[in-house]
Amino acid sequence: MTSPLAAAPEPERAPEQVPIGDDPAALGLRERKRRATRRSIEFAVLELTRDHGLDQVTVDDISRVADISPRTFFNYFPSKDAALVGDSPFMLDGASAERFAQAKPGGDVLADLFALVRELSLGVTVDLSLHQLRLKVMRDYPELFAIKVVSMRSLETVLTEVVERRLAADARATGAVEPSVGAWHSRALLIALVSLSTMRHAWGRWAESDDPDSLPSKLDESYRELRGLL
Amino acid sequence: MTSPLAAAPEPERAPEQVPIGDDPAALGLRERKRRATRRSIEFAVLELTRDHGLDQVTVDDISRVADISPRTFFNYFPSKDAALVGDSPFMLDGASAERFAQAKPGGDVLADLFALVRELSLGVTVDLSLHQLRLKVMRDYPELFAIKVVSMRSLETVLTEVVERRLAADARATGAVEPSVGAWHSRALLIALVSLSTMRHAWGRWAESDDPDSLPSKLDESYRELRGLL
DNA sequence: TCAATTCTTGCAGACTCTGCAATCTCATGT
DNA sequence: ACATGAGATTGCAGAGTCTGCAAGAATTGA
Repeated sequence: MTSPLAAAPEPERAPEQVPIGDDPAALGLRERKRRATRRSIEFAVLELTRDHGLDQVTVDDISRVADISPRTFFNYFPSKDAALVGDSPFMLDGASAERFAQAKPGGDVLADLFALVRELSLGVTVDLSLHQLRLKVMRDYPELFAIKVVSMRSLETVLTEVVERRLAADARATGAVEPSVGAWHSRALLIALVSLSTMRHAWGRWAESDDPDSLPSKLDESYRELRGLL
Repeated sequence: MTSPLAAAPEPERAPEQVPIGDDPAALGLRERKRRATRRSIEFAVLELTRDHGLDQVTVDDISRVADISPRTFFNYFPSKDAALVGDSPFMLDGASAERFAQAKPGGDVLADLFALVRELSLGVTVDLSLHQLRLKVMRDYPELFAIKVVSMRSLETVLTEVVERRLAADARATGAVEPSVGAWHSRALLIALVSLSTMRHAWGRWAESDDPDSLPSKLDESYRELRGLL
């Protein structure tokens, strides 16, 4: 990268929509600035990628456009890729996880897990114009998709763990003794992986289509389709 | 990395087992050297990682141990990670794919796809001592796992595409018209993803256990477990 | 043995990312 | 309002990855 990529103006960035009923200045100035900077970096990297191509964009360019020092970039994101793909839209919170793990035995584990995941996706607040831009870029560069998947890998571990606990609780309750301990783990892993596939499927269809259909509804569709498969 | 990590001797590298009935010197000298170099690099990076830790290993170290120049390293692998995780054990070959895509309509697509994947895994010739070492290292550094997954991402595209063709052929044959074209794609993607989950599951269990049980048999187990789930 | 092809290597250079220390900005209590 | 501390930004130096290029070495096939 030698071209300086002039510190361009920023046209199409819609002002961030603040969720209704969300305290506007409840957060201190510090926090507000932080968020603004983060957003600005995310826009910068996406706009540059869209306009100049993925491998033409350097951290220096991004910093120039986002109006921060290159060093500061790395205070916000651990890598260039991280800024490109953003946070995972699925974050497991402890309470729901606990509820799932200790649900009454005998239920359909896959269905319950799915409900859990669906719940997660409800909590997502997307910055619309940022999200649109990100989807556009990801459509242009499918390899980013893989990075996104990696960023969701931690979820695999978490889900497996929670499913395993659920299976153990179930077995303890019904008194049915599974063949071996390893069998639970194997089962839990498979269940987690299948769920992740479904999330991945829903996410993919969400990303592909431009309709603003919410992620949860895509998830429902995917789940139905999964059930139809089997 | 400043420490030179002495160009150590190589103890535990078992000589590569040549599959029976495989011409020993049917390949020219050139090709044989190339393979030896590749193998030597793979061993080097794995041994160094095992002995000194993942982020302590540099390309310079690897090259020193493998006895090549750092520049040559990149003639063999596009990145350090690539050398670490090795090739994907699943490579789709055109002929089997074609057979699958044009199988007689009405069959169980998921089952057929699974058989296809199973077939792929049969073709894998593993260099045993290299494989053992790699599994050990991957167990120590689960993040490598994610990289491995990424390296299999291309398979997702290929599988989806082939499933889509199969679904199209099926529909054409039975005359049943699906609601929309997009529906096929969605369905194909889901099927591919679920299959990949199963492969991933089988692979994970293969990697976790030390038993030399072949990958195909693990695949069978995983498939059975999947069916039991639904 | 000659010539074509394919590999290896060194070198220069762009780029990513980290630790450190100086400096600056926001938050908080008095 | 002001002092003080916690948190952020920045520049700099340095290690490490990876690429293009061109010269030189090895293998192949005739």
